[in-house]
This record gives sequence, structure tokens and C-alpha cells, in this order.
Amino acid sequence: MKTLRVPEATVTRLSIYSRFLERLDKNGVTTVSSGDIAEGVGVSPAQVRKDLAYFGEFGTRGVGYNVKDLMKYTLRILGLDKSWSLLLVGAGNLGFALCTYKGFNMRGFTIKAVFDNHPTKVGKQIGDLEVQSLDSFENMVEKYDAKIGIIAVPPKAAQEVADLMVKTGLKAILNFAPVALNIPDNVELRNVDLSVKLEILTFNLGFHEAENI
Amino acid sequence: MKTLRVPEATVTRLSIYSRFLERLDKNGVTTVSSGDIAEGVGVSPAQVRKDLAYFGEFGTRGVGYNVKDLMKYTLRILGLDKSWSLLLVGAGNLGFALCTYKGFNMRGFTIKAVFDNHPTKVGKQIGDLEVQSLDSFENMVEKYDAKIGIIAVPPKAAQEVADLMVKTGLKAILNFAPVALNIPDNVELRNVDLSVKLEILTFNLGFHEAENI
DNA sequence: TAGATTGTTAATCGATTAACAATC
DNA sequence: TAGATTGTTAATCGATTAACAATC
Repeated sequence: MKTLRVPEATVTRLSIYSRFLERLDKNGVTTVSSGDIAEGVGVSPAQVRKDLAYFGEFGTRGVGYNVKDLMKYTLRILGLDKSWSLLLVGAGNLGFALCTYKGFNMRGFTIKAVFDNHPTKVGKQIGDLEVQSLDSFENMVEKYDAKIGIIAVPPKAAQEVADLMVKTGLKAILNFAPVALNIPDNVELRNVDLSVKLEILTFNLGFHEAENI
Repeated sequence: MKTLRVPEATVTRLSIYSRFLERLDKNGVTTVSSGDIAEGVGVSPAQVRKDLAYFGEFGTRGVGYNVKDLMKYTLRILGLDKSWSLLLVGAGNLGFALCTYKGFNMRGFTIKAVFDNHPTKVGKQIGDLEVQSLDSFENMVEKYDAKIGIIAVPPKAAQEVADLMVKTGLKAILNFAPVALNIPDNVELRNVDLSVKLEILTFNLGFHEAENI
């Protein structure tokens, strides 16, 4: 069996191509070349073709790719041909923003329940969800057959929440708390760190200034 | 001159080491080895030493690193030995969450002004900031000597906001809108894409299932 | 001194880029 | 057919890992 390991960078770009293709499709574009995609998302045409080649042959030489087809293929590859139930822990401002974030729904993600252990938060309404105590977490995992949890609690509480998610059988965690979590290998973990990218910017700003001296 | 290009991955990790060192320092730890750091943030000891070696020799053989010193060095390298003024455009839920996000302040970032062009948003209070119309953007860039802008508007409005930021002289942009922005080379741009990492998770979940068949 | 740990070099690994034959 | 564009291979580039001399 041909089990070529797919670089994570390729998956990241695939997600971006996929969204770009949705936009083209919405605008009525029917055919697209690797060069068009490359220009639209800011990579090289060779990169686009190489990335797609990990998964099959989707284009026609001399012509390009059918937008609707390629869009569907990329969505399927990413696992987005079905919808995903998310459980969110942390009903602070970030949790609230994530609950109402349109970008998730547009890609087939639905936050089914929000949890927080702070007494002032429990019972609060966020959109059409009522914030629940963590006591009901396990029940909700079952009820919604959830596989993915989102952590949006302060750093100190994050590991405890992660442990709960692992214990209750979630298979993947998206962590917004700026700490390194300890998680068994069979659970997927990715971190979104809101300030790291900002620090890359300040690093680069400082560096450029230094070069001018 | 020794101008070794620093990989962006190294800068990213440096930001993470830096925060870990702050935590150690707060806990009263005075000395740390590359192995300790590696374990704390989930990389290899060799990686830690290699990353630091881009910037100098900060440790003592046989001993390790002085926590407080290394913390200060990493902060300085990242440009965080001074504070940074941020201008945020987009007073939706995400903008609100970013305004109140503690993680920024803890690293020396302060959002000085929030902007939105929607009539229902202008004048609204977010913490101690009043949402302003974009008409005052240029004035605020000057007033706060801002170098960095944050975009937290819907995808369709993002390019227009980016153009304004470039025109008014900002040097770096952190973009939360899920679109590829067109920006001149002399302005730094980084994107935080909230759903891409989620899609890496679903990709990996699907892939693992397939392997079991 | 013996043990520990750094800084650095060389080896390995992996990802990107360039080039081009295949083919519509 | 001529022009365009894919899929794929080979070459290049860059980052990570392993190993170890230096040295506290």
C-alpha cells in the first residue's frame, strides 16, 4: 500500500485551497488552474500541484481543475464531507467569541455545548446554548457523539480540562490556552496561540530596524 | 557580518520558551537545562540549544541556563523588552474577545483603540475603550505611534482594512479574517486562522480511521 | 576529579522548487 | 496542430537530529 506521509504544511494549505475553491464556486467560476489557486492563496503553482498529488489526480492536462469537483475532493480529504460536533470548555470572552464565530459553521463545525465551572458562568446563555457545569461533560460527549473538544480556559485550568476530555473519550483537542498540554499519543492535539504570531511580528520588526543601522 | 537567517519555526519556539521561562521564574526556579525546557514545552533538548544558538551563548556548560537571564534575553530577542501599541479593527465578538484577552497584556501588548464602521458598533464601549469609526484611524496611528494592526472583521471587509493599515503607515498586520490579503513586502503579515487547525484535526481523525480498515 | 550540560558540527531527514514529459 | 497545464521526477534547499568536544 502506498502510504506516503502527508506533511502537515500540506494539510494546512489544503484547508486554505479548499476555502478558496468554495469562494470561486460561489462566484460561478467553473475551472481553475494551479496558477490561479497559487495566486489566490499566495503560494507557488508547483506547490499546489505537489500538495494535490498526495491525494490523487484531480485535474486535466492543458485545462486545469473543475472547481466544484476539486472543492468536493478537498473537503472530503479534510474530513469535511460530514459535520462535526464540538464541545467547548470555557465561557469567557474567547469562548463566547468562538461560540458565535461564523467561520466554524461555514466549514461544518457546530459547537453543541459550552461548559464552565465558574458559578457565575453556569446557566448563562450564549446564543442558543446554556453554559453547563463540567459535571455534565461526559453525558454530552455521549449525547452528541463528540470527538473534538475546544479548550478556552485560563492556562492554569487547561491541563485539568484536557485530562477530562481524554478521560471521556474525545479523540482531538484544539487548545487556545497558552500552555503545553500533556496528552496521550492517541489523542490529537493542536494549539492556537494568539500571541505567538504577534511575537513573530515584533521579532521581524526589530530585526529589520537593526538591519538599517 | 554573521547574518544567519533565523527560521520562523525557531522564532515561534522562542516565543514559547520565553513564556515557559516566565512561568519558571514566577515559581522561583533559578536554573534550567535545555532538557528541562524541552520537556516543559514538548520539543527535543537539541532543538532548544540549536534555537538559542542562533542568538548567542546564554548557558554555562555543566550547569544550564540562568532562568531570569535567559528569560530576559528571549524577551529582548523577540522585541518584547518594550511595550507595543495595537490598533484593532472589528468590534464583533472576536474583536471583543481580543480586547479583553489577558495573554496580550502579559506579553507587553496593549490594544489602544478599536474601530468599526458599522453604525451600531461605533460609540459602543469595550472595556475602557470606545469603538471609533475608521475615519479616526489615521489620527490614532499617529497618536499612539502604532506599528501593528489587528484585523478582526468579516472576510469581505478585510482587504479594505488592510489597505488602510498600509496607507496609514503600519508596519505589521495580524489578520484573523480567513482570506489571503495583498500586502506590500515591507509590511509584515501573519494570519491566525481559527478553523485551519480544526481541519488538521479532522484530517488526522479521518486518516487514522482509514488505517484501521 | 567525575558528572553534567552546553555549543557546535556533521549527518539525516524532509519539504520546496524547478524542470519537463505527458496529454488535453 | 499549437498552446496550455497537469502530474511527477530530480535537484535544491532548509530544518532537525545525533553526536561529541569543550568546559563548568
